[in-house]
Parts: sequence; C-alpha cells; structure tokens
Amino acid sequence: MEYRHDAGLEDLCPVCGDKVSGYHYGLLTCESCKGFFKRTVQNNKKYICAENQECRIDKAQRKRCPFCRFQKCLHVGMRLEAVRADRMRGGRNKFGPMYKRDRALKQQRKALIQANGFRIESSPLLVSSTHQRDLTFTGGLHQVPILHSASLPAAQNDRISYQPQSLLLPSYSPAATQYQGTSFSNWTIKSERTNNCASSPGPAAGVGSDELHLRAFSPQGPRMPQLVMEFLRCDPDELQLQSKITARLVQEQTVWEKHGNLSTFSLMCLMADQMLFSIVEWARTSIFFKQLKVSDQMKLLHSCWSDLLLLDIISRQVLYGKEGSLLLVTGQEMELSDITSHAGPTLVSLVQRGQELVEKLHILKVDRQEFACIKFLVLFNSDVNQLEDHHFIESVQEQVEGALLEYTLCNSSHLLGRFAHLLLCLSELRSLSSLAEDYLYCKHLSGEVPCHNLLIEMLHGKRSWA
DNA sequence: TTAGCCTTGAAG
DNA sequence: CTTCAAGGCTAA
Repeated sequence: MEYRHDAGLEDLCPVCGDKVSGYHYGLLTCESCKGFFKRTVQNNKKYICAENQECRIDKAQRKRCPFCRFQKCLHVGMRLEAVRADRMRGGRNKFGPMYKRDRALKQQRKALIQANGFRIESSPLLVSSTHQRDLTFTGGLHQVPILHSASLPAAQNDRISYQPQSLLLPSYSPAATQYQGTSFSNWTIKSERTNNCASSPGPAAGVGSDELHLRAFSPQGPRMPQLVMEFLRCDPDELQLQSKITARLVQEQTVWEKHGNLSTFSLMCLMADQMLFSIVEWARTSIFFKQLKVSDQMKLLHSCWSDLLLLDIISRQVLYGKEGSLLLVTGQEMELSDITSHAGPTLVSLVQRGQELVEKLHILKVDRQEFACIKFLVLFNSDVNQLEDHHFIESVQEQVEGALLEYTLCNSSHLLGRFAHLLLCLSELRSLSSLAEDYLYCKHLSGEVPCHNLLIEMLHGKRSWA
C-alpha cells in the first residue's frame, strides 16, 4: 500500500508497534488497531483478560488478549467519542484541526532535527505527550461548573456538538442514554490532546521522566542525591496515571451503571479506589519495598494507605492545582466552594484542613523530588507493629530522611527550618488522613460507599490489624 | 475475529 | 477539485 502520510512515516503504532496508516480516533495508529478499536466500540464488546490484565501488546501478540489491547488503546489516548454513534461515513470530525496541528508539529520537529544534523528516535511518549481533559458539571438544581473551558477553540464552531453524558462514559454507549434525566446525566467532557512536547503543559501536565532525568543533570537544576533520583524514577508519571485511571474508570462505570446511577460521592470512592491500586502498584515496584517479605509489605501498606492517598491528592494540588479548586487524578477540576456547599460539617472541616495543608506546602514550595521522598517516608514507618524486618525498615527510614534532609539543605535557603516544617506537615497529613478514614468508615457503615473495593478492604484491614 | 483494502463525504 | 479519516466489506 502506498504511503501518503510522509510525516507519519517514521511513526509506529503506539498500541502494537505496527506501521502507522494515518490518524485514527485521535492519534496515529496502524490499520489493525483502528479496526479493532472501531469493532470494540461499535459493538460494545466486553473482554476478559485470562492473565493479570497486563499482557504485552505487540504486533505478534496483539490478537492474544483483546482486553489488554483495548485497555492499551484507551491508555495511549484513542478516543471513544471519535467512533460515530450514527455510523455516518466520510466527512471530517472535530479532531481535524488537531490532526493538522499535530502534523505541523511533527513537520517542525523534523525540520529542526534536519537543521541540527542529528536524529532523535521517535518515541511513543512524543506522540502522546500532553493530554488535557476538561469537564463541566450541571448537577441537580444548581448549575455547578467544575471545570473551566480551556478546550479546543476549533471545537466551538464544530458541527458535532458534545452530547450530555455521564462522567467518563462515552456517548456511543446505549447506557449513556439511560442516564438522561438522572442526577448524573449532565456531566460533559471536553477533551483536547496536543501532541506537542514543546507546548506549554496544562495544569495537570506532569513532567515526563526523561525530562526529569535531563533536568537532574543540567547545570542549573537542583542538586540531587542519588536516592532522591531513584525515588523520582519510581514515581509514576502524572499523565500516564491520568490516562490509566481514566481508562479504568470508564470500564468501572459501565459495570456500576447496571446497579443504578452513581452519586458524585460514589464516583469519588471509585476514583479513590483506583488511586489506591496505583499506590499499591507503585509500592510493589519501588526500590526497598520490593525487597520486603509480602507480610511486611501488607503491614506497611495497611498502616499508611490513607496517608499515601491523601498525600497523593495534596501533592497534586500543590504541584499542578490552582487555588479554590480540587484537581482530580483524572485531570478534571472541582470548585472547592461547590464541594463545601453540598457537604456536611465533617467533610467541610476535612476539606478546609486539607486546603490549609496545601497552602502550607505551597508556601514552602515543596517540589516533586521532596514529595517523592515524603511518600517513602510515609511508607517506611518503623513504628508499625510486628514487622519481621524491622531493622531493614528502620534503616530505609533513616536513609530516606537523610536524602530528604540533604536535598532540602542543598536546594533551599531556609536550611534546617524547612526540613522541620516538612516533618510538621507530615504529622498534620497523618492526623488528617486518620480523620478522613473515620469519615469514610462512617459513610461505609451507612452504606454509602460502593462495595467490593480496595478502599473498603483497607478500611476493614486496618481495624482488624489494630 | 482480524486486518487489509474499499467507499464515502465534509473540509479545505 | 483533492484530501483523508470515518465506516464498510470480505478473505483468511
């Protein structure tokens, strides 16, 4: 077959690595993944993974596990909404301008590479770098916009308008229509992906690990102890986390919708649940922790899961969030005033204290490196009872403290005071997460937390360990 | 079910 | 008119 997309010649399909045949459903993919994605979405197919939902997808094995293949399609950023519900053929959709921009950028990059006389291997990371999601919410009696429109300027005049749909649920699904008129029917998602590394990232745009790597060695970058570098390496990339959790929530939601409509609170629980899975995954694959016996791993995680969850939420606000709103892991934003005006006194106080902590950390200008250290500090708590490898955990704790101290001393002007402040924030975090846990447990007892999730398991776990 | 090729049709 | 990303068709 003749190749018409010269700009895409060097690109490989981000799903399976096969030859790209053009833009399909949001990005450059091969013909087979295009077809697979279309069949899956159009026929509302549900797959089950026979393994551990982490099958490798490449050209040779892509047929083996459709579940993981579809997960990967969503993960790399293929767009459900680009599959037409009415099956209309031909024409152009709202992604047209985006494809055009992307093409221009690739051209630019190519020219730059040629001009500089060097080559850069094209990586999937470059193809799907920044990924902004945007959402507005009109709930119940009130018009509550929870995310600001910073979306496609071109989309505003677009022929195809966004249909009201449930959060994360693609409009093609028949279930989305069932939602019409329910309390959750008016979530609208606006999305934009810009395939440009050079463009200024959105508020939720994390720093890719490559960039961090470069920055660590750059002369003007912060001085970085070896261990801090290692912690950063373990830290998941914010954008990858965003698309992974969004993809999982899409699947979750299709399951839950069968039981009726989801409240905002329930949805937040499902989101927290997915965040917990990611936290466990992070811990399992992290330096030091992976060397522990499973029994010790369990004890540590059971003791600090809520601290880690809260730390994850808080660090996101400090690093990428903006004042007065809550940035979710999915990249969506909620106005804090909207949350507190609909919440009870306990939640209001929790949100306020959380906000104060965010403010403190913001003033201290805590960066990703320090948050990465704090996460390890939270995880390796030698005060946990009946640890088998107590000595090792204690020594890790000391090493982390040392690394954090060294880093803060080298990179801040307030010297020791700053380190002490960070530790104070850590104790505030712990007391806050403990309150949040109690709050959640009460909600669980009153039946408001969706069942069968990791969140509940952790809530019960800690109470039986105690 | 997959994946390569074909047809369609709005945008430019 | 051409382009090219949608959906459709069909042999393997």
